[in-house]
Amino acid sequence: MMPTAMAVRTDSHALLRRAGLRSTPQRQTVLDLLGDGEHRHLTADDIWRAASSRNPSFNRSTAYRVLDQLCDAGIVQQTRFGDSAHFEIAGAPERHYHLVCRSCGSIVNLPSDVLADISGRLGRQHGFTIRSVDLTIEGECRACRQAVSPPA
Amino acid sequence: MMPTAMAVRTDSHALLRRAGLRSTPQRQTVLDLLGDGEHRHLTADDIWRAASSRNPSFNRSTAYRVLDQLCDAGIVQQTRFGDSAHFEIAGAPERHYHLVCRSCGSIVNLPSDVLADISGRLGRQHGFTIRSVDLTIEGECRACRQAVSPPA
DNA sequence: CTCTGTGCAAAGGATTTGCATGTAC
DNA sequence: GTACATGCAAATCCTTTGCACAGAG
Repeated sequence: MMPTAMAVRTDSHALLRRAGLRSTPQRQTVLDLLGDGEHRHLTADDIWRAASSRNPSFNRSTAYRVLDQLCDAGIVQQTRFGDSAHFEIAGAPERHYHLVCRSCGSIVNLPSDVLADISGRLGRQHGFTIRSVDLTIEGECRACRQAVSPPA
Repeated sequence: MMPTAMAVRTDSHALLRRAGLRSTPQRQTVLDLLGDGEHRHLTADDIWRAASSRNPSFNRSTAYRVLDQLCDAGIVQQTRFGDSAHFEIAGAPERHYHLVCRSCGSIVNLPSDVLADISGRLGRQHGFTIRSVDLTIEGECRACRQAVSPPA
């Protein structure tokens, strides 16, 4: 009998407790939404809207607060694309980077190793203790490029 | 004779005309401010404040509009650090990147070649036409690190 | 029971917009 | 003279905050 739902809930719960955070339904919802399907990149507002549909009283400021806490706890990572911040589950021990299509907004995650030694070297070279590395490459994906300039 | 001031004005003027933009005092001011001293990173508000001191009626929305146009024209490049957008003259044929101190806000420009082939390879690999590459590394500079945790 | 989290409503800051006037070309 | 740029003021969008109540541990 349905171990899945239970498992998911338990996972979020354990994840939160391990990070020293109280396990509330709101926090679990945010984690569930971000963890849903592969690797999702959502804005605070996306998350709030999705959460609202599950629980109509879910407040927008709670979404912001929870995301902020999850970032502090290192469970979630935040990136700024274009106009607003996007959030996603902080993957592997290392962060990863983004390739963003300006037309359709599709996002490809890039493995963290592309910058592995470069960022370390730069930090050392300039006496910086590195806290975050953001690499965002914007452009147009193949599909959009073809849509804009179709084969004559 | 003071060729310098004239030269600067003429440069901004020519730059604008070449880009197909009308040469207005406001646009020239913005370009002058950004071009002043090496490579400066200013927020739209920084620019507005500086421009205001030259011409008190310089409007904040004009600063935003001008920056937007200059970015479209490729004369200026925009980067988002933390909460607000920063602008600077779009340098060399290639862009460059930033190392930002979270405590004091100091910014170190990194040479563009650090990512030279990496970004190209990633674009090809994913079928993307690259339009911009942003690499921002945040952390703490040596001075701030020592200020926070002084030698016991 | 105590401390923290949440809902609500209002504040805050950055950026954009509509419109009448001013100005580059 | 005409089309575009600017000043001004209000609007909008994203995000944060203060406070009273609800809920986790």
